[in-house]
Amino acid sequence: MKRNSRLSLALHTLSHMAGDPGRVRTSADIADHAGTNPVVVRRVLGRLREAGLLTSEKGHAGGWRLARDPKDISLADVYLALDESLISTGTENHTPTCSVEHTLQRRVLSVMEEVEQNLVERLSETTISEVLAG
Amino acid sequence: MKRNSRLSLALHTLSHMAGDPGRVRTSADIADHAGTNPVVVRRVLGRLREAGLLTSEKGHAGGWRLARDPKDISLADVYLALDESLISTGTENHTPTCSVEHTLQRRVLSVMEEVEQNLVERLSETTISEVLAG
DNA sequence: GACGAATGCAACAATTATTGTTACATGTGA
DNA sequence: TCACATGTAACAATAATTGTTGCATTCGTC
Repeated sequence: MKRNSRLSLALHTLSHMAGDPGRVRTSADIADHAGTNPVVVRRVLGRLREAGLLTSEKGHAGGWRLARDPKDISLADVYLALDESLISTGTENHTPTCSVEHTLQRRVLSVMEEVEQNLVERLSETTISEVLAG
Repeated sequence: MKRNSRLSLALHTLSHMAGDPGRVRTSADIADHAGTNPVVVRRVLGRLREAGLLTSEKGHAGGWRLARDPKDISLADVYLALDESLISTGTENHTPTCSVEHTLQRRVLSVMEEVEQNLVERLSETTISEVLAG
């Protein structure tokens, strides 16, 4: 797998689950479908559980299940659960010497934050069940 | 410097240039301000030149200059010039075995492309001179 | 209660992407 | 011709992500 596959993995898994809610899936099953490793799956889905999108159960008949109706899970929920920050401009450690540079940094950052916020708003307009439905 | 600093470097440089258009700056000067390397600067600004945002001149009094009025340079211009694709979901090579997975991949991809397009539209609403003005 | 099967988690290895660096060719004006 | 700039390729260094192993824990079942 490549980079930034967390979001991809999360979306695919959630969409897949939305097709048959209530069914329990193990990390191993999901990993097989996604072509990756069970531990990686647990890593990513763990975030979604913390955000209340999934539940997991240990033990014999354990595994992962949707915590909500897929109609109530937006792409923004997933995005935020993963702490993604696609617009990040690198938060460089270079402390500027001249003050022009300093205010400039703040302005660029502020614009990017605004754009990111806009992105989240856009993501909140689409739900998992809509992705599934096409 | 950290990751995804290309966009940051480009925006800072363009904004800085917009404060005094017409002035020629060398890669070394820009690199000093940005806390990076002249070659890195040429790498990034080269993209902006290809996109028609900057011009560069070799030789004795050479260097970099804005190719347009900063009022006519949008953030989308910069973003697209750098071939950024922040929304990329990793374009995994995992060819799905089941057809459900296959159509799902296409749908997720399609949604993400739509979101990316939306992002670009949003970026096109802000210009470099607006960033400079705050 | 022991056992099998699942998650949870930590630590480490491997891979990949980005950035930094060096070296040199090329162009340009004085 | 020389100093100074970009252009570019090749390589090194760094950082981030992903993959892997190992083990503790929890839960159902025999």
